[in-house]
Amino acid sequence: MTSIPYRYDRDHSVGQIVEANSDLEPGTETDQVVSIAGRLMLRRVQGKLAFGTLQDSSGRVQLFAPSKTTPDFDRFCALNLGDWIGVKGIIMATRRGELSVRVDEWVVLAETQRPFPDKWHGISDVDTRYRQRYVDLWVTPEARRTFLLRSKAVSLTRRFLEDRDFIEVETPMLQPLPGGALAKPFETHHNALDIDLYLRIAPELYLKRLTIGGFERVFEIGRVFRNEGVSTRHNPEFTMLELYQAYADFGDIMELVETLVEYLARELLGTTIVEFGGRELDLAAPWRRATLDELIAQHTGEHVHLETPIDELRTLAERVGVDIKASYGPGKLLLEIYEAAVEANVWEPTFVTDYPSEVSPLSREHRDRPGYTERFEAIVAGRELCNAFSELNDPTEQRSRFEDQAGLRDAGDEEAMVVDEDYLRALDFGLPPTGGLGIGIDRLVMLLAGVESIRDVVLFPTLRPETF
RNA sequence: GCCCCUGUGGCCAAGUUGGUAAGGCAGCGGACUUUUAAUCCGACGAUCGCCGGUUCGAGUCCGGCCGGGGGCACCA
Repeated sequence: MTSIPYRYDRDHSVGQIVEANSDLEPGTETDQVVSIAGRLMLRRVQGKLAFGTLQDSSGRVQLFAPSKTTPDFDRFCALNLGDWIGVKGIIMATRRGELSVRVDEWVVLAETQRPFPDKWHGISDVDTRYRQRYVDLWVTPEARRTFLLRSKAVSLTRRFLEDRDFIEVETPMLQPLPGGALAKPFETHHNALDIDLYLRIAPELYLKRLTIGGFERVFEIGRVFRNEGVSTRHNPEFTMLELYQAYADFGDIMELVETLVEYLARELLGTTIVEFGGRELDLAAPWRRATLDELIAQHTGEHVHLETPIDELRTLAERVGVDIKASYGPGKLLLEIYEAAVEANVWEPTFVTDYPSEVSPLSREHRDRPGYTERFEAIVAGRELCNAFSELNDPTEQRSRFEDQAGLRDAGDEEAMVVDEDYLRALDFGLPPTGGLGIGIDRLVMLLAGVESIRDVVLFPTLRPETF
C-alpha cells in the first residue's frame, strides 16, 4: 500500500491549461512545467507508451506517459479509471496535435475501490444517477453543467437584488405555526422546550415582520418543506426566493420579475430564447399581462367573473373537468376553472393577474375590483413560476381572512392556514404598502437549463431510502 | 393515493411464439512507443429485483411484494 499524501500543490486547473494552449503546433514540447490534479477518466496503454485523460472541475486534458521518462511506468499503467492523481510535467502537443501534459512526476491522491460506469454510455438508470450523484457528476456532463448553471443563477440573483438595495436575511425554518402558504407541513418536536414545531412551508410571514421592522427591501433564498407528493415538478424540499419591497405594489414586482429572468437568461445563456420540451420560448421582457378572467374567457369562450351566478360557474367548472366540492365559493371555482382550462396552455411568459380574495388570504384587495386581489402568478411553458402580490397590510382584514382559513381547516382542509396572532400583532404596528414575491428557484433553473424534471436540478432529490 | 411502464454480472445491453442467459465497457493475464471510446488475444464474472404459482421446462406467462420512471391528484 503506497502512502497517500495529505495535500498536493497544484498550480493550474485543466481549464487554464486548455485555454492558454489552444494554438500549440502538433509535436511541440514547451518548457512550461505545470502540476495538475484530478480523476483519471480514460487510459490507453500501448506497451511502452501510455495516454490518459485527466479530468478536474474545469475540464479534461490528455496525459502523455512514455515509459522512458515516466517514473514507475508500470504502476502508472495499472491505475484504475476513477483514481485521483496529481501530475507534474511539461505542456506539449502530440504528433496528432492533442494538447497533453507529460507525466514527469505523478502521485496517487485517492484510489477508487469501485469501478466507474461504462466510459461511453455512462449511467442510463436514472435511479442510480439520483442516488449516486457523486458518480453521475463525473460521467454525465449535462448533470454537471446543469448544477453549475444553478449555482451561477443563484449567485446572479443575489447580485441582482443586492444591486437594487435588497438585503439578504434568514428567518426560522422551525416554526411554531406553519404559515405563508397553503400546504401541508412536516411536523417535528423540540425536546428541551417540549413543543411541536413545523418545518416552514414559506418564510413569508417572517419576512413581512422584517418589513414592519424597517428593513425596506429584504429577500431570502432558502429551503422550504411541504409534505406532499413527489413528481417531475415537486420535491418535498425545494428552494424558494422570497422578497419584499416596501412602497411597491404588484406592478413593480412584475417589472422586477421579468427584468430578473431576462437578466439571468442573458448572463447564463447569452440569449433570451430557451428551448423547453422541444419548443422555443422567449423570456425577454416585457411579458404579457392578462387577468384570470380574461384568460378563462380566451380559453373557454365563457365570460365569467365573481358576479356570475354560481350555478353558471359550476356548470363551466364541470365542463372543464373540475372535481367540484360543496365548499367552493365563486373565487375558488374561478381558480379551479383557470387551472383546469388555462394554465397548461399558456406557453409564452404571462403574468396572470387579479386572483379572487377567497383563494388569496395574504393578498391585498384590488384597488378597483372588489372581491379580487392585486396578485399575480407568472406562467411560463404552462407552469407556474412565481406568485406575488401587493401585500395585505390591514390587520382587521387579515384577521378575517385568517378566520375564513381557520374555518376551512376546521372543515377538514389540511392545507388551510391557521390564525397567527403574533403576525396580526405585528401588522397592528403598521406594514407599509409592500410588494412581495415568491419564486421557485428549482423551477426557474429547470426553465433556464431546459430540463423537465425537478430531480435534474436538485442534487440529492428525495427518494425512498435504499436497503443495504 | 390511483393508473401505465420498468428492474438481466460493477456499468451499458441482447434475449424473437416459454427450451435452460449474446455482446461491449470495467477488472484480471498477455502483445503493442503518438493513442483519442486505442486495438488485438486469453481466462474469469449472472441464484435474470424478491416471494409464490402455471408448466416436463420460466429471464420470458400469472399473482403478490419491493425499488425506479411517467401520468393523474395536490402544490411552487
